[in-house]
Amino acid sequence: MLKKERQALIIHRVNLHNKVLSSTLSHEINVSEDTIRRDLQELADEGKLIKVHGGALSRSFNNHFLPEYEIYSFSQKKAIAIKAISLIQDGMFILSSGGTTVIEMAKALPPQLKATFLSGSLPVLMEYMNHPNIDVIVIGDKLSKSSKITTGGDALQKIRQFRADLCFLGINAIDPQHGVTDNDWDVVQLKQAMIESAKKVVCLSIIEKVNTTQPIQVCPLNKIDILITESNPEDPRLRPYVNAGVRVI
Amino acid sequence: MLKKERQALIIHRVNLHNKVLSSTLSHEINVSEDTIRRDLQELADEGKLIKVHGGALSRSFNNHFLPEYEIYSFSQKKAIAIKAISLIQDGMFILSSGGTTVIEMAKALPPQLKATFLSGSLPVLMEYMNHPNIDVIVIGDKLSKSSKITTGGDALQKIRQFRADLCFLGINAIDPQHGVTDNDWDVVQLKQAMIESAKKVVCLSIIEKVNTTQPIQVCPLNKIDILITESNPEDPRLRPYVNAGVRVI
DNA sequence: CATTTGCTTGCAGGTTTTTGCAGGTTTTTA
DNA sequence: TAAAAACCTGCAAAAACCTGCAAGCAAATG
Repeated sequence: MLKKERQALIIHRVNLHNKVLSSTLSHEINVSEDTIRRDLQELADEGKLIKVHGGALSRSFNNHFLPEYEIYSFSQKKAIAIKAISLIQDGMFILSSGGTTVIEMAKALPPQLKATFLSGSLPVLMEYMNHPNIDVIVIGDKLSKSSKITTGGDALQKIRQFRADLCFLGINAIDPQHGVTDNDWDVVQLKQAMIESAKKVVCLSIIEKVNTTQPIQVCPLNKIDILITESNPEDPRLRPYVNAGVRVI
Repeated sequence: MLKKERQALIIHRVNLHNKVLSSTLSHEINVSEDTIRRDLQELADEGKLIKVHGGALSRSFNNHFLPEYEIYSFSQKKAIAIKAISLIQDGMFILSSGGTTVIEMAKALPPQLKATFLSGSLPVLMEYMNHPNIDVIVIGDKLSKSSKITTGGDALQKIRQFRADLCFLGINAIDPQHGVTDNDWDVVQLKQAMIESAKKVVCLSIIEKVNTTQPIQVCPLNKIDILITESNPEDPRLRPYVNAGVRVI
C-alpha cells in the first residue's frame, strides 16, 4: 500500500469516527506502529488532524479554534482571492468564469457567506458545491474539454437571462490598449455575455499576465470596473489602468 | 507500443483501480520503471493523475478522499460498471443520473470509446471530463447540495429536448410491485424525465437494494428495459424481474 | 536519398524516501 | 509508584527517485 493511500485512509477513518488508535490502525493496515505514528505526525503537521497520545482526533470534532497558520502560506492566487472576496456581500448574485484564480477564490469563500453563484466551469462548481451556505446555479451546455467549462448557445442564452451584482473573470491577458484578450473563441463569447449581464465587472489576474495580449478581444478597458492582482495598486505596471479609470486593488 | 498509447492505458488503469504501482506497470507493459516514472510525471503535470512515491493515484481519489475499499460496496459497483459498459456502442447518445454506481461506470469507460454523455451530476461529470474522446453535455440548473445534481424546471426541460439511445439510472430501491422508488422529489422528477427521453432504460443497482422500497415512485417496472446488478441473472432475488419481462444482466 | 533534428528509452550513478527495529525516555494507568 | 504502553531518536536496508548520457528511432529537411 502506498504511503499517500494509507494516509488518505487514516484521514477518512478519523473523519468517520472522530478518533483513531495507532495500535488499531497498525494492526489493520499491517504496518508497524512507528509508521502509523509518523503518518499521524505528518498529517498533524499539515493540519489534517490532531495528534494525541495513543492516536489522533478529528479536527472538525474539536475545532473550537481553527489555527490560521494557512493564511501565511498564501500563494499569489490566494492573495487575489482574498481581495476578491472582500467585494462580496450577503445576498449578492454573482457570475464567475473559470480559471485557477477563480477556483482559489471559491475555495477561500468564508463559510458563513450566503450568496448565489453561477458558473459553467466544472472545477469551480466543485468548489462551490462544497460550501455549506451558498446557492449554486450550473450553466449547462456542451462541455469543452480543454477549458473545462460549458460553451454554446444555451450557455450564452442562460447567462443573458440573469442580472448579476458582480462578475468575476479570471483573465488570460490584459493590456491598456486592447483591453482584455483571450485565445479561445467559445470562452470569449461566454465572458462577453457575462460582462453584459453584470452590474460590476471584476477581473482577476496574476501580475504576470498584466500588459500581455492574446489574439481575441473580450472587451475594451472601459467595460471593466475593478482589476485585482496580487501586487499592490501602486505597482507601476498597473498605472495605465488606474489612469484609464479602472479601480485597481 | 507507442508512448501515447501507453499513457492512455495508464490513465485507464488509474481510473479503474484508483491507484497504480510503477513496478506493476513496468512489468506489465514491459518497459523500464524509469519510463513509467516519466509517463507518470508527464500525466501528473497535465493534471490527469496524482503522482506519489511508488506510483500514482487517481485525481478523484484525492478529491473525494475516499480510498476505494472504503466506498460502500466498491467491488460490486465496479462489477456493475463493467456490465453496463458492455451495452454502450460508439456514437450513442446517453443520459445518466448521479450516484456512486454511475461514477464507477464513468471511470471505467474504455479510452477509445466515442459517444455523447449527458448528465447533471457534478461528480459524474468530473469523471466524464477526464475521458479523452467522449462528448459531454452538462444539464444546467440550480445545484442540489445533498444529491450534487442540478434540479429544477430548466433541467427537466432540457432533458425532454433529447432523444437518447440509453439512459443509465443509479437507483436507490427497486421492487417488483412498486417498481423503482426513491426518496428525493427533485431527483425523482429528473429520473422520470430521463426515462421518457430514452429509447432504452437501464437501471444499475447493487443486489442489496433490490427488493427494497423508498417513499416516492420513479416508475413502474414495465418502463425498465434492463436491470444490472453485481449478481448473476439466475439469482432468485432477481427472478420476479425476469418474469416481469425485464432483461436482467 | 542522405542527413539532420528531435524525441524516446534504457542505463549508470548517486540521492532521497520509506520503513522497521533497537534502545532509551516519557506518559498513562492501575 | 511501578508496570505497561506509547513515544522519540538514530540507524540501516530496500525501494524509489533523479540526472545526465548515449543508443535507437522517426519525422522532417535539404
